[in-house]
Amino acid sequence: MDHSPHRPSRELTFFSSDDFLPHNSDPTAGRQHPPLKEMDFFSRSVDKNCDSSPPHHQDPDHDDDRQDGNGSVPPTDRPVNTGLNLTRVGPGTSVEAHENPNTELMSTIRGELRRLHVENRKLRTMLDQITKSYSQLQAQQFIALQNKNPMKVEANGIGLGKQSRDPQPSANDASISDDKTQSVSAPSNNAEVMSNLREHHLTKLLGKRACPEDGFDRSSQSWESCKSTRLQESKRSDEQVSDQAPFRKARVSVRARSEAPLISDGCQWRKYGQKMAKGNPCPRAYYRCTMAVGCPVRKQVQRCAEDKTVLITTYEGNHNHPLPPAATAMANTTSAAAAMLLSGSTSSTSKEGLTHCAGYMGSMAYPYASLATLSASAPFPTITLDLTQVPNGMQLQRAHPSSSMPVMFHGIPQGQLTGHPMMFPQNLLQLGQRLPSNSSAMVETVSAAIASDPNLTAALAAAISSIIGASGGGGGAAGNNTVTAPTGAAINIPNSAFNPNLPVLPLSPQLPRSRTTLSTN
DNA sequence: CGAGTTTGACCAGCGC
DNA sequence: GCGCTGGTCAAACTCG
Repeated sequence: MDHSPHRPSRELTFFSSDDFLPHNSDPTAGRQHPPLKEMDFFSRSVDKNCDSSPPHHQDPDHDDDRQDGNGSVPPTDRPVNTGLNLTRVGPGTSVEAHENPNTELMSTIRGELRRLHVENRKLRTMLDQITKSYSQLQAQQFIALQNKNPMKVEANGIGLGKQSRDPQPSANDASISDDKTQSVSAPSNNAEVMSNLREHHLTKLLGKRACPEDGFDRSSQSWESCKSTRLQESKRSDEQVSDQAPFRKARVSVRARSEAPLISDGCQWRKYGQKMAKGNPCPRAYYRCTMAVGCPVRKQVQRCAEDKTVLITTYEGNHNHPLPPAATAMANTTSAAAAMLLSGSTSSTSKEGLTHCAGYMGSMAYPYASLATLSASAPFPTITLDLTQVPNGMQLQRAHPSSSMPVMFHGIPQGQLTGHPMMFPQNLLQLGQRLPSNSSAMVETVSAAIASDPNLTAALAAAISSIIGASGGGGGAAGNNTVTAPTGAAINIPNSAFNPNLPVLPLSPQLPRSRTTLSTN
C-alpha cells in the first residue's frame, strides 16, 4: 500500500534538472522551441542575460530554483552562457574549442549543468534541514513564550485534573529525563520533535500527575500497587510512559467525509476492539498503531450519528518510532493540533485558541481555524478538526504554497489520496513550519512541476476533490471546476471529482504570475 | 501459518 | 453499592 517508492522519482521530477538534460543534447530543438512558459515562472527573468556570473556568486536559493524549477530554461540561454563558458574553459582547450566551438561548449555546459544539478540537490537537502530546524525553533520559541505564563492553561481548564494543581517537581524532572532517553535522542521527524518539546513543556507546565496511569509517576511502588492486575499495561506503560503520558490525555479528533471505513494516515493500525457507544448506532472501533512494538498511539474511529458519511477519527498519544512521510504528515497535524490545544489560552470555544495558535504555527493554520473546535469539557481535552465544512467565505490561503504541494505529496500513496482528507489541512499546518516566507520562486518551480507531471496532477486533483467533497454543502461559486488562486493559479478538476456544491478554494496570494492549470485528464 | 479482525468478557471511572 | 459507559483484553476466527 505504501507507494513511497514513487516519491523519490517524483521529487526528482519536481526539482531536478534531469528532464532538461536530454534536451541539451538537442540544442537546436531547444532554440527552436524555447520553453517560454516555464521561463515565465521566474520573476528574475531579467537576470537571464546576466548569467555570466558564476553560480556561487548568486543567492543559493535563487540559483537553486532556477536550475531545478526551470528545467529546460538554461538551454535557451545558452547564447548568453557561451561567453561565460568560453572564459571558463580557458586557454588550455581553446584550440579544440575554436575548431568545434558548439560541441565543446555544449559539453561544457552540460557538465556545468550536471554539476549544478548535484549542487542543487545538496542545497535542497540543506534547505529541508534548515526548514526542519526552523520549525523546531519555532516550537521552542512558542514553548518559551508559554512558559512565561504557565497558569494560562490551568486557568482555562485544559488538560488539568486536580492532580495538576499538586505538581510533583521531582518526578517531573524524572519525566523529563525519561523523555530525553526515549525519543529526544534521535528525533526522526518533526512530529517527534514537536512531541518532545511539547512533552518537556507540558511536564513543566502541568507538573507531574499523581495518577500512575497517566504515566508521569514511574516510581514502581505506586505504579505496581495501583495496577497489579494489569501487568501488560504496566509493561506497555514502562515503554511509553514519559513519551506520551502528557499527551495521552490530549486528543485530536478529525472529522472527515469518507466512505471508507478508515482514513489512511500513513500508519499501520490494528483493531483491538469495537464497542457500541451510547447515542450512536454506529460502533466505535479502537485501533492501535502497529508500526512499532509498544507504540502508544491509538485511535478511535466512529461514524457520526447525525451524518454517517462523516468519519470521526480520534488520535491519542505520540508515536515512539520514525514515521513514513505520510504518517509524519498526519502526526504533525495531530501534534500541532494537540499542541494548540494544550498550549492553552483558549476557552471552550475554538476560535480564539486557534487564532492564537495559528500564530504559533506560523499563521498558516488560520484559514482552518474556524474548522477546529476545542473541547475542554470532555474527559480529555480534545481538538476537533472539522474537514467536513468550509468556513464561510473561506479563502484557502496558501501563505507558503510552494512547500505545500511537494510536501503534501511526497509521502502519500497516490492511491490513498482520495481517502486522505487530512492532507490539505495538514500541509496548511505544516506550511509555516517548513518554510520561511518569501519562497515564490519555489512556488513557481513546483507549479511547473505539477503541471508537467500527470500523475501528480491526478493525485492533486484527487486530493483536492477529496477535500472539497468532504466540505459538503459549502457555499461559494459552485459549478466551477477550477480551483483558483487569487493570483491566477488554477487547478482544473473534472466534474466527476467535485461535489455539486463545490466551493472555490482560492489558493495563494503568492502564487506565480503565470497561470498554472492542472488537468487530471 | 502469521497477521489482522471479531466479539464477549473484564476492568475502571463516574454518577446516582 | 449499583449500574452505566468507555476502554481494553484475549481467545476464536478469518484471510491471504
